[in-house]
Amino acid sequence: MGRAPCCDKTSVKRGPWSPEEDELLRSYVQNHGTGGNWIALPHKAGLNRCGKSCRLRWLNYLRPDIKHGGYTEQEDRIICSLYNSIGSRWSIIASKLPGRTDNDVKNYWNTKLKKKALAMHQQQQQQEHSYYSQQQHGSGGRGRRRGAVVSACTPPRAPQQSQCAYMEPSPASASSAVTTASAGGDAACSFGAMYSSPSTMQAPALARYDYDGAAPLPPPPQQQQGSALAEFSHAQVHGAHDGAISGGWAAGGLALDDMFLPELLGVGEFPTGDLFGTGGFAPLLHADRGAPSLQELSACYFPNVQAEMWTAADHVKPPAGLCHSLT
DNA sequence: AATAGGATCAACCGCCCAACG
DNA sequence: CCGTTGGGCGGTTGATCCTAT
Repeated sequence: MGRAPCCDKTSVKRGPWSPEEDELLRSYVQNHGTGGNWIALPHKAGLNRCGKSCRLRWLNYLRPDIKHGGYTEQEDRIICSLYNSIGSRWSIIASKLPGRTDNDVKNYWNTKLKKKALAMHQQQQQQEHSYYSQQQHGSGGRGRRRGAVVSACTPPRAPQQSQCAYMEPSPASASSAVTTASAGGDAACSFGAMYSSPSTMQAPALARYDYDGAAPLPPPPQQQQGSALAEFSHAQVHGAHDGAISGGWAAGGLALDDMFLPELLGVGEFPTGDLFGTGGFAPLLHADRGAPSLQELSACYFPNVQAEMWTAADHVKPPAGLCHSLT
């Protein structure tokens, strides 16, 4: 037996709201609040509408602080970065954008941003393909794929993983497991990476990891113009033995530029400003001691989830001063 | 001017989950 | 512990607008 519907759909009005209905709902909520009961609200407000419909109308349209359209570049970045990290959890994404609703963000992604991202992804793939095939021919073509681009979000290992979100959150983190950003996933990955930080907007590729341990290739010419940030070789990723921790960030390809995960996981925030500039990762990545491993970085930002991400033997403590300099 | 096809977005649907009795 | 209820969420639909032919 299914659930009883929240209201009798045959007797309530459906479809677009009239200005009169809007006014009734607006004035009632402003004067009385929702009373914590949307189901009873329409009757009290004199509306012949389903309670859920009233709630939706208020939240998505009538609320006083709602913004419609006119998305800024900054908002695009936030949406793409978060979609890249957590998938289509629009309510969470919208909560990071004041005045935006989940419905609005969802529509914006589905109708505009996804296409934009897809186009960028294809363009990026073309560039990568032409660059690396050139390199292979030039160097004798050892035939081993290497220098996978993190921002392309398709890891060379862990084929069983989803295309975009590779990380299982800790129980203390977001309410449910991070799910695949399937449709448009690659696009989101690409776009998320490309929009990862203000300093790299003109120069897409952020970091490359080299999983076969060979010396990484230099970045393509176009990328050299920008902040070529870090090249994580296999050796630097402790414990990333051929997908042994494929569910973890390193093998799975967590985008380092994800500036929102810490906050979502409730363990604080990344430093504000340019993550890859002087205030961000850059000094660490180029410090004398060598680049910190992903695991070391994670130990700073995700101390509580480390145990779940790596095997006990791999558990590392961050180098002295690293966490402090990050936070 | 008429029409078709695409784009946009408000609204609905159905499911999940927490609260409560 | 279990069933019921309402709130919240993401996916989908359909009406309307826009643009190209």
